[in-house]
Amino acid sequence: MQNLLHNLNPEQLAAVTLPAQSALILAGAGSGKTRVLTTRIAWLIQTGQMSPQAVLAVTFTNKSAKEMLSRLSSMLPINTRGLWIGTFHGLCNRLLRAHHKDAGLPQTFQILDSSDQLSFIKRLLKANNVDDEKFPARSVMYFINGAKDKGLRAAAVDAYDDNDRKMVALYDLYDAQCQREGVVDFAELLLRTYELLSRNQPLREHYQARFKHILVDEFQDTNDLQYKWLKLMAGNQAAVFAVGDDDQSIYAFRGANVGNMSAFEREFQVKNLIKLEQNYRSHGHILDTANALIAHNSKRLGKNLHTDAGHGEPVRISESSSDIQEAQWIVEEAKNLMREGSSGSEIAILYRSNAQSRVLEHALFSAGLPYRVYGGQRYFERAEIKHAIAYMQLMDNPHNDSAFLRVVNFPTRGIGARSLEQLQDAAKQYGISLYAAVPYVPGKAGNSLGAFVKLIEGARFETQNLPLPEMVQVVLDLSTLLTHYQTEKEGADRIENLEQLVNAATVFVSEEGFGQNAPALSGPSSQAAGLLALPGGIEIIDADAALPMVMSPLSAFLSHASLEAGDNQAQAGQDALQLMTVHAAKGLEFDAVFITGLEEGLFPHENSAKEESGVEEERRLMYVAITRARNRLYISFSQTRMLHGQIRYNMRSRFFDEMPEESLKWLSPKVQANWFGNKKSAWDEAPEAGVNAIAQGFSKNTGSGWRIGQGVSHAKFGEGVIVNIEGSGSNARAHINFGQFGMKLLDLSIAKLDKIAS
DNA sequence: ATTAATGGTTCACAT
DNA sequence: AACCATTAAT
Repeated sequence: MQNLLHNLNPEQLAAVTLPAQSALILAGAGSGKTRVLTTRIAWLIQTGQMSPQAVLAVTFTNKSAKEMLSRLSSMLPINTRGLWIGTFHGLCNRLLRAHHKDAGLPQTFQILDSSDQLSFIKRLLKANNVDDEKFPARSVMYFINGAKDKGLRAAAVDAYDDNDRKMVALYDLYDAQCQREGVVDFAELLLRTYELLSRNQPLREHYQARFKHILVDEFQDTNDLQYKWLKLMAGNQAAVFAVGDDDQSIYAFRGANVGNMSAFEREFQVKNLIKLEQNYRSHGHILDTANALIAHNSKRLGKNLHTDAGHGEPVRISESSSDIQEAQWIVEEAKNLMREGSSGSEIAILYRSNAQSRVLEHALFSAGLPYRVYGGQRYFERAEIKHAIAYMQLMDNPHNDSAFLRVVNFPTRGIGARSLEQLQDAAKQYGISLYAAVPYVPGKAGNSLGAFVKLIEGARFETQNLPLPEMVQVVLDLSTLLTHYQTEKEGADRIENLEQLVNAATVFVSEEGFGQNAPALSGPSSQAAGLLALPGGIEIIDADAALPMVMSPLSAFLSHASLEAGDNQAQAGQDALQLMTVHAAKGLEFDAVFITGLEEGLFPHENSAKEESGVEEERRLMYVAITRARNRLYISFSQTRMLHGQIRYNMRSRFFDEMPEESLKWLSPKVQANWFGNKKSAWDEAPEAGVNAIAQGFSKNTGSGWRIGQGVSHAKFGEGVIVNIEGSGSNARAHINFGQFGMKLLDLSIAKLDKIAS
């Protein structure tokens, strides 16, 4: 006990030992937030104030849920498997499996990840002859998810014009189709659980009585639905312990609402608001930089981080002439760090968008530096894995039409567009799934389709008593996926990935506790699942925390594949540089951090520039990036960058003007505003900005010194870069990127432009 | 029915 | 530059 609270600072101690009332903890970056959360749970249990069953702890990522569990198990001698600690989505999945009947779902319902959802919608639009010019699948998806994130069904959405009304109608169609196929998307997991508990009083009261303490991590990232979900779970009794940092709210794009923090304070009558402002992570210059930057945001709850650590190293800034050169510079600096004794896994390379990783990976690979990419294309998103999963999905739930279409003719078995058309007509006519419609297709097409159905049925029969890993192996063989990729030229990697799937299944079985005597799910074992007798003779089978209680190993594994896309399978444990987006880096820390691509249009991203709130979110994102670093921070930008196969010319990010000069060290000469003259700029000295660049238009100039890539200054629009020139001589007009002012087309003989460097 | 070729689109972030 | 979807050729 003394040990538990040992080494906490006064604010942390106060937070951990608060009475059982709702509380809001404003925890700055690096202030020991996870420590406070886990110690709070351990303290409540150890002092006997609550039993382990009474805790519900919610996080956003599987990573942080795992982190909490492992820290807890080192603090307490209890089996953490029984604890309700997980992501919103993971917990909802469990609840829905256990109460699938009440929720109106098949026990084997399957979860659509975002790419599944998109193709599902494309199929839906096609089947209903919707003009996909007017209603692109992406915007339909955005509309549906946006509504669900607010907790709204189609009937509850306000539509003000024809376009909206059509969207609402599509939303309704979409939900109906999901229901027919037995599939749910991410947002549906939450919405369905919310509806289940609001409708079902005994169930609601059961869980409300059970969870005396609800703890929420990253509270600033909750959306409206998640907030309502928490209110429902809490009822009138639970103490909600919310930990968050408004300065790190970076998920508005998927519905997060920072306003939930003040709403929580008001609606839960929070008397205990504690600020954790002591930073234990970063050196002074790094923290000063972060503080100065975030001070440019207007809407803040107010909080300033301080540290006892010294100033440390200044923040190093580097300018490059191309993205390739930027990557080269990072390789060199990383090598230096490692030569000085840094471990590669303590060095992170961060970027705004996944597309940037390619160039970095290329440079690292050529230099022979081991690296690991997080996010991007993940293991379970690879085509061959999706195929294998689709076979298993069909075995578990044959009405999943997406899975059916994915593999009905892969590997090819003579089922073409024509046969499928017949099948789809039959399915529509009888209102049934494609799988169920197969018997209604006559002739040759019907025969090949029938053979496919037999294949699935056979696989299900042969694997019904096998442990999961062996089941996967059999599916790989029977589906002929392995033999198919053996005959393909570049199939070696794919075969390796497929064989990894058997491994993944083995690991999953041992981690999630699906031992050889896992319940066979011929009906949940009432003893294992904790049968509860409630007054009035109602029995509730509690969705106890461990997965084996509520679903079969196969269903669980398929959920896992959707919910936990699987970090890139790169060998964990290897000492590799860490590559990821800034979003993916939230919650992590490293000795050294590189933040790349600090350019107008990229960071802040151009799509965010339209509204001030967008730029403020980008600034918070940069704040998150900076505060990941303990000792060393590098920030880089480049004059040119390849995008969509074309060279783009960008100006350096406005964020440089918002960071304190005294904490920065410019490695390449800083280009002054309106600087021009005889001294050559880095640009002039760097013709290697590519042979490509020259080929693609550098030769295009007007003969008067204007050329693509030339930096210019304009009285009204400020600084910009010429990105294209049309015409010549006195007719020459230039497309100029003025960053904040956007793209302008100016007549070179009329507009008053000055040349500047970069 | 399957493959090769073409052309339009996209890369912002993610449970 | 890479990806997908549709079209043309086998």
